[in-house]
Amino acid sequence: MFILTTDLLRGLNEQQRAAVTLPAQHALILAGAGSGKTRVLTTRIAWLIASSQLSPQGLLAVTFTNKAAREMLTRLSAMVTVNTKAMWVGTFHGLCNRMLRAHYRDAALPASFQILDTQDQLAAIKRMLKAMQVDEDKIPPRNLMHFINGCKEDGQRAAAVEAFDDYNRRFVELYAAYEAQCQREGVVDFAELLLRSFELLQRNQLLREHYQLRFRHILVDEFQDTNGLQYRWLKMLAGAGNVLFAVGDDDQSIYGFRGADVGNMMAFEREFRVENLIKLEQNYRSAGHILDCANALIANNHARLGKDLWTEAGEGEAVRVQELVSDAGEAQWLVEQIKAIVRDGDRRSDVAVLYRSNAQSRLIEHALFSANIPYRVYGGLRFFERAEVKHALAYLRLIEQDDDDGAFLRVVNFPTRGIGARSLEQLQDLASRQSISLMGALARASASDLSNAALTRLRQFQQLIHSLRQSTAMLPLAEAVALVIEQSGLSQHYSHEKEGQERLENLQELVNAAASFVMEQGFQPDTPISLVATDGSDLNPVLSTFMPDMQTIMAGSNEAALTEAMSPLAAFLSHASLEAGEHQALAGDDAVQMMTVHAAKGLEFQHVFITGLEEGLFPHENALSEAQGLEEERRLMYVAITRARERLYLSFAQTRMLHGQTRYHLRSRFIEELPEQHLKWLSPRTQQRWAQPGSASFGFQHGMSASMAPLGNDQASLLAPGRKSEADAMGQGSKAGLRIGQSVRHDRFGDGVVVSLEGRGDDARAQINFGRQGLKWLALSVAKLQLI
DNA sequence: TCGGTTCAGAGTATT
DNA sequence: TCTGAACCGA
Repeated sequence: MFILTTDLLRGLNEQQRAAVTLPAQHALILAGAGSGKTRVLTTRIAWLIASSQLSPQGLLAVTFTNKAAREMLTRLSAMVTVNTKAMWVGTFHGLCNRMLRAHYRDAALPASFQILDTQDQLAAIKRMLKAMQVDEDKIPPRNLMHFINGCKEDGQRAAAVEAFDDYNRRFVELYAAYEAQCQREGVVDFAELLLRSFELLQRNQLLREHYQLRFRHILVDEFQDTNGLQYRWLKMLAGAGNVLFAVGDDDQSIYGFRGADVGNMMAFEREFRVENLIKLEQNYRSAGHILDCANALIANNHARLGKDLWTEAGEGEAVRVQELVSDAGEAQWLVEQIKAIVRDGDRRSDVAVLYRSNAQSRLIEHALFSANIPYRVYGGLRFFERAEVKHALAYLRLIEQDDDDGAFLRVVNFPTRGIGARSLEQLQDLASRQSISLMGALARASASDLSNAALTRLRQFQQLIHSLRQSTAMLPLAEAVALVIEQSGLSQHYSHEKEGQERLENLQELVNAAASFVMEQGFQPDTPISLVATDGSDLNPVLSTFMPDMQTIMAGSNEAALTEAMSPLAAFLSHASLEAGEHQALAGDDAVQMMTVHAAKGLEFQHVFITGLEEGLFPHENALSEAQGLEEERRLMYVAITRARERLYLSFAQTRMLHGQTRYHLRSRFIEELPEQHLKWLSPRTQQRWAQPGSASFGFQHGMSASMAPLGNDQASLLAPGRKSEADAMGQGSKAGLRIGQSVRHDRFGDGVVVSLEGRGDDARAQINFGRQGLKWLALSVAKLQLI
């Protein structure tokens, strides 16, 4: 055992080793990009187990993505031989699901509660608004969803939310109605998984103590991404006696917009009186110039715990910077650079093209496609999000739980069975009058409620679900899925559809996914889908007499039985909701990798292109008006820079087509923040003078005389056809020497670019993008502009 | 029920 | 400019 543990430490640097071997005390590991974070996390677990400080069932390790959880388990099992089944390693949502399945009754949920993904949740909200006859224009479903999830992430039930005006009161009312609907249908959304689990522990002392006694060591990955509720959940489980080991990087916090709160890192340090703060600053990924750029950039942020990356690898190549005339030019330039990289012997898959927003990918794709360069775009629909897959899953959900109105409505008339909106409305009326589900209402419906024809068809659907349930009950999962696809009519439907071939293939893929799921979960391959291994014998007799409602401390004392306590079908449905699957992408053999900067987090590439480095785009203009928005954008840039191992390219364009308009942007301030000595300008570096911050107020400046440069003689030719007033303004503008795209200097706002012109005579105005100072309309008759 | 037209909106994303 | 959703007529 001793040899084993020292083996584990081999190759770790001093800080990594210190982190791995910390005594059983709370710790915060500040792990910089490329500093071996995952290695430390997994080695820490292996170390604790190998040195007998921790038994596998005492471990709780939490991540944000299934991918990270899988990676942790894979690497862990390569280090030590352990029973991974006994450990709780997974995502917050996955673990909460696990807990709620085990204690569904205590959590006031049906045994077969279903999980709503974001799509499902939005559909449920729309359905509710419709049923309540709420105008979607007054209450946009997305806003309501955002509101509800926000409340849940704050740990607040509708009853607890304070509303100070009528508008908010309405939201709270609808939140309450949504809660009721979910409860009635036996479904929970993602935020609900967290909140239910949290409330369960909070309310139920026995359960809380049980889990607190169990999880001696709690490890959290990407701690900077936790939201308020996740942090409280962790605190709850940590109790007074357990050890919380948090790994994160405040400089890589880029998910504030979805509720992540970097402040949790500081709160953790304070509230847990963390004495072990270890910084992992040695970087094993990027060359020196790249790291120095990253360090210099992020030093512009104020709210930081502080950290500087360094490397032994040497300075490497300078960071290349390229200015281009247009977005199309940028795409073309990319193509040429990538060709050169490939010519020099590197693989296309060693190249990543990063951008701030998805919309930017189209032009780049176009250019790569035209140049016959294979590429792969991350993003887009994922496997379990596809319509045909969701349809098949809806049938499976109805087999498992027929109160699920969302699933019911999704497939009651798909494939079409002549059940129209009218019949469904009547059925919904019936259901809401009695506060029961649609399937329940259907069971009670009589000829007085619906037309005979409609009732017959609905009954046939009911019968279909019933017979599917019967005929699949004893089948293994994959066969059951195949049967459902066949007998529901989905298969036939798509085989007649023009472009149904791909959908059929996806449905076949679903059958395969079911088969491999059964294998991975360790079910016997032929376990019938409905077989639940729960038997009362595991129940702790003391507890069950002591507290009859507390059914499943048993699951706690025999955790290995937990997944087995669910039927293969129930487990598969959870899996399908909790893991949307891989992003669809043509699995190009050797393809250039294209993705947003967000999607690139955690990845690394030999060559990285960061494109569209323009004010308004990156940093994104929307972010500038948000609290802390700029700092988050800067962290995003930091993440982007630190993806590169060897060579980093930065590019920006003078003009870009955005929302159907040609826009003129100044180059990103983030380029200005990089030290000159680490850069290599491929295009000449142009002067860019920034206005001093703090003079942003704008009004028409009366009494100021316009001092314009003399009129250029090529202006007329630049007049573009456009709206009449625009053309007039262009005429007026040309007299002043202005044209769209013209660079100008303003005393107060600094340097800018003319974006548009309008009005005539004394009313002629120019819209100018002053970058940091924003977009301004200036009256040409008063504004003091200088051409540059 | 399908197919076309119209209209608004256009940021990043995991579970 | 482009897309997706909503809507309307056959």
